[in-house]
Amino acid sequence: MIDIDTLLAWGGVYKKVSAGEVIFREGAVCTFYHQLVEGKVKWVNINDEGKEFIQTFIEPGECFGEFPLFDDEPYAAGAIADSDSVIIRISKFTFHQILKDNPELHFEFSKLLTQRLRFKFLILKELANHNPEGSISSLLGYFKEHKKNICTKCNRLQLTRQQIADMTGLRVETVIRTMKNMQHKGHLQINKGKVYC
Amino acid sequence: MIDIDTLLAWGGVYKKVSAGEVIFREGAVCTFYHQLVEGKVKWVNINDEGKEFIQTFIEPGECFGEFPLFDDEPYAAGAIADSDSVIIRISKFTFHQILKDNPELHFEFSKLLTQRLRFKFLILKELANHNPEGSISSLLGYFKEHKKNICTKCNRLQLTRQQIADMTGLRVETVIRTMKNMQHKGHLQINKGKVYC
DNA sequence: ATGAACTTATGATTCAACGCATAAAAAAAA
DNA sequence: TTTTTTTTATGCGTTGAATCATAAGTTCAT
Repeated sequence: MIDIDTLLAWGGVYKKVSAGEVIFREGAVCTFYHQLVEGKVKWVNINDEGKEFIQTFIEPGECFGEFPLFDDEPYAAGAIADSDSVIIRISKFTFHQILKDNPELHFEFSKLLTQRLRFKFLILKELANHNPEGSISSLLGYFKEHKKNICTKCNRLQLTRQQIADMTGLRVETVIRTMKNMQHKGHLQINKGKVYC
Repeated sequence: MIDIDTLLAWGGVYKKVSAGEVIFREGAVCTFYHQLVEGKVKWVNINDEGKEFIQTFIEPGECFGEFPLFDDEPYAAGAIADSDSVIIRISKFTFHQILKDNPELHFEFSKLLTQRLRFKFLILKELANHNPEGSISSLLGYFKEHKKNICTKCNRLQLTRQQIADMTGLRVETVIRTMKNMQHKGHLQINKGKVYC
């Protein structure tokens, strides 16, 4: 989101996290702006039974956990490194200064927030519709459109069925069965368990 | 969101809409910033079978349909007047000018977007959890917290069971039965069909 | 190459929300 | 007031995703 040189110039600090490591927890208070430099981070809620709901995967260059920077409420979801990752952080105060100094960057930031809202609108209307195939199609369609977790060269999906389940509130078995069904309808290709869309 | 005097000073134009009237449709291209002055507006998606999913109710003072102002994509959901309403509109260009002229207002706008994202995160994690009582509780809890559609004096819920169903992807019958059950547990009061929470 | 861990695959059963029907109560309109 | 419409209420059969069990295929570390 914000370019790394700018973040470093304003005192940004790198931090390495290992796969599985918790970066921050749902409900915690926030004092930093976080941006992913390298790796993959998931933004998740965990329910009473320990089941994860993945709100979004974060890719390099994207920020995460930004709500509290604006409204001073606790984190709405936790962040966990999905693979070994590098993040860069600046203080909340500095973040506000950067936005003040760069109106165009602030505009880009608003654009990012609306894009995230758009994704939520999309997924929410699909989940409310209780149609596994619709939910999965919309998710894959969105990811393809935004080149997220889909190989740009070979169209291979970089997500496991479990991860799709965790983003749609479905069970792995349901995702596996539904995607097999989508293959029969010609909506996607599966080769040795790998999905191409 | 933006105060009315400012909107009028920048050439804002009032528009009256009757209950049930479509203000804009999902997928349409957008050229205006919309703000509700009086009445109630719902922001909805309608699925293949004609079933509505209500993303949010808009209350006086709030803006709606703002995504395209930032990312130039079509509307993610349509807007329908839920009761006779008055809205005020300014052009996209003017909206951008106002934000440029008022950095603090822009900050407030970002805050609004994050609050909307927060609500989406909350509802999404509940819907993914497939627990009607959880979904309804979270929705009512959020509304109570933000004094939306709940009478501040008597705590009476201003939503029908059908509207709750349309915001949670549940069926009316399920909402009625679940809320009856919540009453038995003492989580809310029902008197002559009216809910107090 | 081998074993461990993870991911995909598939069948059988269960259960809770759906979907339909029908009616009573409340609110709005005439 | 009476009539009409909307909302709440409840019973019951159906359905489809969850759940459980089990196994085969894939990936990864040693």
